Amino acid sequence: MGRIPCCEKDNVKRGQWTPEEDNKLSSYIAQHGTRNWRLIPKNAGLQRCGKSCRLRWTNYLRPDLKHGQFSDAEEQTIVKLHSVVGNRWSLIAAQLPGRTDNDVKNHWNTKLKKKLSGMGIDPVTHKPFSHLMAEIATTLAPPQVAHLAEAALGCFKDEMLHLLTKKRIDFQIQQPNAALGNTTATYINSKQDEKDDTIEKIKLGLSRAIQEPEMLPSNKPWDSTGATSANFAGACSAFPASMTGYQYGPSSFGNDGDRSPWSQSMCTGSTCTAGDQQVRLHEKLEEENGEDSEGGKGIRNGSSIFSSDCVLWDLSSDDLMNPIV
DNA sequence: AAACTAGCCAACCGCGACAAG
DNA sequence: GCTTGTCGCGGTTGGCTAGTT
Repeated sequence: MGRIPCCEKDNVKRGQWTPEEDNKLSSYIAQHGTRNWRLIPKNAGLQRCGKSCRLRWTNYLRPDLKHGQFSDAEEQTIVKLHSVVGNRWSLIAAQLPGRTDNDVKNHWNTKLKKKLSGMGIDPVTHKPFSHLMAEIATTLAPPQVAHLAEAALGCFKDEMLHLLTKKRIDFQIQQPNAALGNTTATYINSKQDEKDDTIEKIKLGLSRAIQEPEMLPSNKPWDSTGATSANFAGACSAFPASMTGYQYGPSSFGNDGDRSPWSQSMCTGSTCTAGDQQVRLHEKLEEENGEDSEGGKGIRNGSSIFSSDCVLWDLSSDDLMNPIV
């Protein structure tokens, strides 16, 4: 037996709201408040579902809403909170005055996810892709690794290519003083060839990571408890090594170990269980802010998240692993 | 100029949580 | 404790617009 509909589909209008409808709804709510959404459309003279009215009000008509672009600070807040609570859009939006969960969700899906991917960071786990690859190599027995790695390559190929090709131009724009020489021209001219070549190089790197035992933790390669971040960085030398030290900060791409917020006991494995994280959100954020003041761990405030202090990769070179800093 | 594509965002859908009876 | 009604949330879709071919 299916769920009963929230309203009679035949009698309700759907789709875009007209200014007249907006006026009716706004003036009705201004007079009577938002009690009982089911009755609001009827009483306000609207041929809309109550649910639709609620959505229109909460996402658009509410007087306290901001409608402009997201600021850098807001974006940073979203990324930071998402790394802690995951897709809890309402929770994240609650920390951004004037923004709705729909706004935040849309902004994340259309902009921020790509930004992170472009930086080589998995937007789901907030870990560098290189870490995820290394985890695959260290948490499974070798025979399984080969199959999984192949599958993972398929999953991450686009992100890696994005990082290794397109975003390079973005970084240059943001970082006009970077000493890049003439590699950009080379890159543009042979973009397609290198794209194909890059896939092969990534495959090769994966194969090396899987096949060369010295890259893996020496005791039990598939024992994740023995796999430290340092192991990841080492095991993952097939990938940009300096990225394994990623964090959301100016020294994000330094080589000083794993300081990703994810690794600091918030989550285990590649997925996050957001249950008690939600409860501990404020506690965690405060903790991180405290650490920031010590100039070390945690997620950085300010404009650091999308700062351009990153490693660039010389695709014109034969060796994919040659970073241009 | 037309056709196509990608990005963006408002709106919808279905489910779970919760309160009232 | 169960049923019913309502609300809120997250995922998804559809349409508009701008950019590209």
